[in-house]
Amino acid sequence: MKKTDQTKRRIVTAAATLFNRKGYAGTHIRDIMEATGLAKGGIYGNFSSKEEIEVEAFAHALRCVREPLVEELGRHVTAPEKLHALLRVYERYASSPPVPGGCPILNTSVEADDAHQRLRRRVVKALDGWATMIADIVKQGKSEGTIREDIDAADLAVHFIATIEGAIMLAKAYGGDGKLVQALRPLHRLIDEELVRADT
Amino acid sequence: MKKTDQTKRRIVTAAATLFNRKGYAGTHIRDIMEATGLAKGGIYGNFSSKEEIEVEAFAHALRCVREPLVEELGRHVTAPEKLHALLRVYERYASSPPVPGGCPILNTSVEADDAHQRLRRRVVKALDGWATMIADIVKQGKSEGTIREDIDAADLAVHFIATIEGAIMLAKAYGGDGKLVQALRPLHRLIDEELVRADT
Amino acid sequence: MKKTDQTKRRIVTAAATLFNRKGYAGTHIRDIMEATGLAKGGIYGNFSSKEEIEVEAFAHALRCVREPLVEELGRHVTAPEKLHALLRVYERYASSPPVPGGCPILNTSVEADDAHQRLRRRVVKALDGWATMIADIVKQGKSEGTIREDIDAADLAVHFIATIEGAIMLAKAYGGDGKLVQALRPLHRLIDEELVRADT
Amino acid sequence: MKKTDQTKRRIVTAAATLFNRKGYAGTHIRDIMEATGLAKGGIYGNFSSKEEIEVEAFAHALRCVREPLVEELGRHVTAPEKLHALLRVYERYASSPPVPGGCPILNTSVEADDAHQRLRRRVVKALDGWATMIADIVKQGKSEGTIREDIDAADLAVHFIATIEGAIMLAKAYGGDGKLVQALRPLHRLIDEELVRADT
DNA sequence: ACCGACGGGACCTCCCGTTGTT
DNA sequence: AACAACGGGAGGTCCCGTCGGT
Repeated sequence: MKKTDQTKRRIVTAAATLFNRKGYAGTHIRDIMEATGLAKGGIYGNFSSKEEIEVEAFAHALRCVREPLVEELGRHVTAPEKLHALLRVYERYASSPPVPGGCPILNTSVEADDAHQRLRRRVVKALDGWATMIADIVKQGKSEGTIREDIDAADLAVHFIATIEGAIMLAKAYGGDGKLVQALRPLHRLIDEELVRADT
Repeated sequence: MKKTDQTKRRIVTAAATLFNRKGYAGTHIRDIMEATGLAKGGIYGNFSSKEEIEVEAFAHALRCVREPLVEELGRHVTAPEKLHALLRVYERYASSPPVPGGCPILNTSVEADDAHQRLRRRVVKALDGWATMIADIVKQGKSEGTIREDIDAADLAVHFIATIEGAIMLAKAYGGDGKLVQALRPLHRLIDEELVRADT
Repeated sequence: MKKTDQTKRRIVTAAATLFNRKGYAGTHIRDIMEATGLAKGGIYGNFSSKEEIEVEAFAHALRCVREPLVEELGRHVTAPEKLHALLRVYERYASSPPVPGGCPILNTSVEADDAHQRLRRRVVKALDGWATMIADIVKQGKSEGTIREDIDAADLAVHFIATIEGAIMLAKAYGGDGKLVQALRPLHRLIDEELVRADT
Repeated sequence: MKKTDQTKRRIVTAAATLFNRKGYAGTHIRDIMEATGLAKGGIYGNFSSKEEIEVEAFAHALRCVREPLVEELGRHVTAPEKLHALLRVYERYASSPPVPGGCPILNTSVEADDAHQRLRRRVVKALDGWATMIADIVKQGKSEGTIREDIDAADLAVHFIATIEGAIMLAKAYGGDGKLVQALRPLHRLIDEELVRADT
C-alpha cells in the first residue's frame, strides 16, 4: 500500500514536469517511463490511462504552485503587503518555477480544448480558487482599512491573474525574467496608489 | 501559379484555425485534409512538411490578428483614444476572434518549447512588433501632450500585452468574454488616469 | 514525331543509368524527372508506366553494353585475340563502364525476382545472346585451327560470362578495378594455354 | 531475455530470406510481419529500424552461408580436395541454397550503393574473409606440396570467388543448376592441372 | 507535347494500452 | 507490483499515376 503510493507519486511528479514543459499531447508514455525509470507495466499498473495521469499530474502541479504562495502570504500581515508578496512570488517564476515549464494553469488552459473537457473544468476551478484568494485579500484590506472601499475585489483579482499569466507567457517566450518584472511593475504601483488614495 | 497559391492559401487558412484551436501537436495532417477537402498528395505537393505548414499558418494567423488592429487604430487620432480602441479590439476576442481559438501568439508561445525553436523565434518577433506598436502610440501621446512624459513606453507596452494575453487565456478557459472585459477594465482606467495626471 | 523520339530517348538514357546505379525499386519517377528536367506529364506522356520505362531502359543499357564490345571484337581477327580483347573490354568496366553502375545484366538479374518476370526473361535472352557470341568465337577458333577441337564452346562461354560478371560485382564492391583485373587474369592464361595445347 | 532472443532470431531468419529474395528495398516491414506472424509492435520492439534488421539479417545470412562451407571443408584433408569440395558446396546453391534467394553477398553487393554504406562495408569484409579462406587453402597446399609454389594465392582466391558468384547469378537467372555446374567445371579442371604440374 | 496539381495508397515509425511472466 | 513483449492502429512522408490546362 505504501509502495504503491510512492510509485504513483513518482509518476505524478515526473509527469507534471513533463506535461508542463512539453504539453499533454507532446508528452508520451515513453517520456514518463524514462523520467521515472519504470517500465510500461509499472505505469499502467498504477494508472488506467494517460488521461488519468494527466488529471492527477495537473492536480499535483497545482499543489506545487499553491503551497509556496500560501506560505509566503502567511508571512505578511496587511493586504497591500500580501499583494506585493504575491507578485514577488510570481516574479521568480522564470528563474525558479515551482514546476519547470511555467504556469501549469496557463499551459493547461491553452492546450485544453474541446477534447479535454475534464482538464478544462479543473483549470476553471483552479482559476476560481486563485481569484477568490486574491479577492479575499482585498476584502481583508477593506476591513483593516488599507484598501479603498470602492475597489471591486473581483475585478482586481481577475486583473491581477490576467497580468500575471500573461507575464509568465512573456517570460517563457523571451527566456528570461526581465519581461516578467517589467509587466508586473505597474501592479506594484497600482497597489500603492490604491493604498494612498484609501487614506485620502 | 495562380492555382497553387490559391490552394496554398486554402491550406494555410484552414491550418491556422486548426493549429490555433487544437495546438500544433494536436492537429494532424488528416485534420487539414478534412478541413480543406484535399488529399495527402494535394497537401504535400504544396508543402514539404508539417512544420512548414505550421510556420506559414502562424504567419497567416499573425496577419489576421494584426490587420484589423491596425485598421482600427487608424480610425483614431490621439494616443489615449488609440489605446482604448486597442483594448476594445481585444475585448471582442472571445465572441469574434480574428482566428478561432484565441490568440495565436499566446497559443504558439505556450506550445513552442525547445523542440519548436523556429516557431519560438517567430513568436518573439511578433511580440516585439506588438510592443513596438504600443510603445509608439505612447511616444506619440507624449509628443502631442496627452500622455505624461515620465511614463515608460516600453514598460507600459509590456504591461498591456501581458494583461491582454492573460485576459484572452481567461476568456478561453471560462468560455465567455466576461472575464476578458473584467481583466482589461483597469487598463482603461489606467489610460484615463495617465491623461488626467498629465494635465496636472 | 521526331520530338517524341528525342524525349523518349532522353528518358530512357537517364533511366538506364539510374536503374543501373540505384536499382529499379530504388529509382523513383522523381529521380528521372530531375535527371531529364521533365515534369511528370512529360514522362507519362511517353511511357504508360514505370515498368515500361524499366523494360526499355534495360534494352537501351544492353545496346550500350553490346555495341562497344562488338566494335572491339571487329578489330581483331583470330579467336584467341578476340577473346583477349573481350576480357580487356570488361576490365575497363570499373573505370569507364558503358552504363554507370556496373553491368546491367548482373544488376537486373539480381533484382529481378518473381515479381519482375518480364525483366527476368530479357535478362535470360541477353545472357543467351552473349553466350552465343562467345561460343561462336570459340567455334571460329576451331575452324581456323587456333583452338583445340575438344574444347566445349558452350562450357567455355558460360565460364567466361560467370567469371566476368562475378569480377564486375567485386569491382563494384571494392570500388576499384584491381579485383577486376585480378579475377580475369586466369582467363587470359586459359586462352593462351588452350592455344598452346592446340598446337601440341 | 530468452523470449526476446527467440523473437529476434525469428525476425532475423525470416528477414534474411526475404531480403535475399526480394532485395532490401523490395522487402517491406509488412512482408516481415507476415513471415513472422508478428505485428508491428513486435518487430519495432526488437529492432529500432529497418536498417538495423537489414544489417543483422545480412550477418545471419553470412553465418548460414559460411557454416556449411567450413563444415564441409573440415571433412577433407589436402588442399585440392578442399577446393573441389568448396566448388561442390556452391554447385548445390541452385537446388538447396543455405539462404533462399541465392548468395547474400552477391545480392547485397549489387544493391548496396552509396545509400547503403553500412551494408557495403560488411560486404567487403565478407569478401575479404572468403578470399582469405581460399588463399589459406592454397597456402596449405603449397606447404603440403600439392600446389605449385608459383601460384598466386590471392589471385586464385579472387578468381574463384568471381566465377562462383557469377555462376550463382546465372543459376538465379536461368532457374536451374545446369549453368552453375557448367560455369564451375573449368575450375575443377584448373585445380587438377595445378596439381599435376606441381608434380612435374 | 509538356506542365503542374492532385488523388489515393503504401511505407516506416511510433505510440497507447494489454497481456503473460516473474 | 513491476517487467517486457506484443497487438493494433495512427501519423507523417513519399510515391505512382491521372487529369485538366497550356
